[in-house]
Amino acid sequence: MSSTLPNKTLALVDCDSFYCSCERLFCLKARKKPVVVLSNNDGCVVSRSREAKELGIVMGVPYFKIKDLCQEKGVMVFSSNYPLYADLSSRVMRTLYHFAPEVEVYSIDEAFMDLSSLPFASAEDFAIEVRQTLYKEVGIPISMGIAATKVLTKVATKLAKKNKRGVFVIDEHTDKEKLLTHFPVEDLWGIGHQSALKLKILGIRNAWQLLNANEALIQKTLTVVGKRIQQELKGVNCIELDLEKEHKQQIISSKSFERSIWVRNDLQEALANHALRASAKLRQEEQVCFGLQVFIHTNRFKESPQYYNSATEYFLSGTNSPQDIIQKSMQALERIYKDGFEYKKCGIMLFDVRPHCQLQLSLFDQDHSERAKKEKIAQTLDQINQKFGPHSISFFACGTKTPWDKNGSKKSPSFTTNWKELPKVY
DNA sequence: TCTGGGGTCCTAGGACCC
DNA sequence: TCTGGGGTCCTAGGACCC
Repeated sequence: MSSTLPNKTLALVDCDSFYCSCERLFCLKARKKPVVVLSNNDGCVVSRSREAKELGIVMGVPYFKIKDLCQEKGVMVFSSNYPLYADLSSRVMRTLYHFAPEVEVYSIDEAFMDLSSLPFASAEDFAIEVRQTLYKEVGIPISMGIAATKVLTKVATKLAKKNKRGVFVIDEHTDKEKLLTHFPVEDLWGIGHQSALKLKILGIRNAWQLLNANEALIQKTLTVVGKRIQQELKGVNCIELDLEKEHKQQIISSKSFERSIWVRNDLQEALANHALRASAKLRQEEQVCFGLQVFIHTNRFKESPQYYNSATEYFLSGTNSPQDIIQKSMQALERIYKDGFEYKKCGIMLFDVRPHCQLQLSLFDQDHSERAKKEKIAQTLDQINQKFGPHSISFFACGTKTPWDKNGSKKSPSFTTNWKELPKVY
């Protein structure tokens, strides 16, 4: 935490309805219609075009609840196509680096930029240029907020989404009192449902009231997290730009099942697939892990008996071997599995993740030839799957049928990342 | 019938040590 | 038998984000 650098100028670039915008890029028909994109299992709405928002479709609503509305209003519905979004995201981010050297890629559709040292005359003109360039070169519309701190750029970006230019600047000429008095405290970045409730008890309902509240009281109520938000509202930088994202600290693979699982063997196979997938992510990042956690649970939306449990296993030395990770995950599952429940979801989390080069062998480590053999197997597995497509080769534990698995049925082709699915031009 | 998945950061409290 | 206080490290769980 630091407040040593006053007068910073930061920007937040936020892609508008990102997943929907990606779909529209390759589907002309979708440009003229309301669009929604669904979550992994076609479960919930995770992205909505402006027209879809206007129809009253809210973020996170289960698809089955709005299916009729979509048909009635001609809403185009897509399953999520993550490779497409990831590719377009990296194009957006690459373009941003042309405008400023200091860019923090915050999420798939957002980036912070440090504009402090840039020689532009008008922040607003700069933002408009970035916006036009992105639209021309990548085809993705964005909104941009410019202010002194991250929290204020988040506020500015929300306001930018509401005006026509898609740009909003908060600077020394801004009437902050007027602006923040109309900004509900629960809309602030970092203030979720629980924190908003606590603040309401204190009579704090808008951002201006939070800015002016007693600092000690805010820290006591919302810990240092709340204190930082308060300082940032005042224009004091407390949340630094993270320019070089450290390596990942954990890797998760989990998914709900299409149909409930009653049988132990099905759960084992589903989990083994997650273990395999997580280990592949680990190798892709050139990392190893020292532990894993397995979790299973029933459907919380049903009235049937509920069960949730998790179990942790550790490795004596770091590993990214699919065999090691599958084996330990099966051991963990054995410790928590109970018969007679209707399971809906399982998953695995790899933790204590470190770069492969930092690998230190344990005194009790399996001998080197064993380790080398496992590395060879993993390498071969990755090569084959890269060449012939995912799941070309797997482990016996992962099974061959995957009746519990569900794939989006409304998925668009991987236009930009798979040669076989390039868009056709007539 | 159908309700996402993948992350980070912070804190309280227990274990352990001196 | 009486029975301290301070420090560190680790972990589970909460809260939040996109």
